[in-house]
Amino acid sequence: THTFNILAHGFVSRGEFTDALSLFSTMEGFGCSPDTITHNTILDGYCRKGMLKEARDLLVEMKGRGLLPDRSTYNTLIAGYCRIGWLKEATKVIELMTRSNFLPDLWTYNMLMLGMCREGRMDEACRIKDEMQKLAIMPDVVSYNTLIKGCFQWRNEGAALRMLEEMRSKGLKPSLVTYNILVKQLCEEGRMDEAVTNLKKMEEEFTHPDNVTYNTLINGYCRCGNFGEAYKLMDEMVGRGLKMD
RNA sequence: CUCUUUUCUUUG
Repeated sequence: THTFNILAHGFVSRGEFTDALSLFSTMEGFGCSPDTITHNTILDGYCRKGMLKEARDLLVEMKGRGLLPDRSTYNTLIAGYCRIGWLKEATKVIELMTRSNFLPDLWTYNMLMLGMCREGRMDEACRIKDEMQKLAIMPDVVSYNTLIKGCFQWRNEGAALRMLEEMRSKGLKPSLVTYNILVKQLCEEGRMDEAVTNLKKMEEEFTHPDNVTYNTLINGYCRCGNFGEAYKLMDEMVGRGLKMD
């Protein structure tokens, strides 16, 4: 079953969803019965294809087979609804989860905040952050990255920087992703010099730029027609052992 | 850091 779960995940993450589905019957043929993880994986596959109805059916089906949904089952569904912007439905699943004796966790809240940010409901997203703290679920780097990106996206640079400060004050170190968000924002504003300065700052904090960092910067230079600098960065990235993609 | 499932960053 472990083996097939790995296969199922492989299919789902590559978008080969029908292959994942057929695994269900194939497994039985080998005497391996699909477990909760198998179902969670397929469930995620449906969600990623936007087939939420089918996902719900699968949830019913797994219960019918005597398999108990776990946190991940519910979180997967919630992620699915957040992805397509159905926050109302996502909230309903949270209620369902709670009734099944699973309290929403860090992941649940992070996904909800992401959903809110995408819809431009930044005030509510921030309120969720405060709420979870009251419940002793501490926001992590992902939480803050989500909020910071949201603030930038909706043109609230001040709030974004305050979030960054708050994160630091809580002893959370900005991650590579955090820096990539900052770099992207500076590029969008055409502040290329500061973006490059950020590269140095990263190094000082022992966070090494990756492909995303460089691609972001290169895109920034290209957008303002500075192809010379763009080429320089390409050289720099291969010099660092990064492979251009 | 023996990574089977759910959340954050680029090109989109």
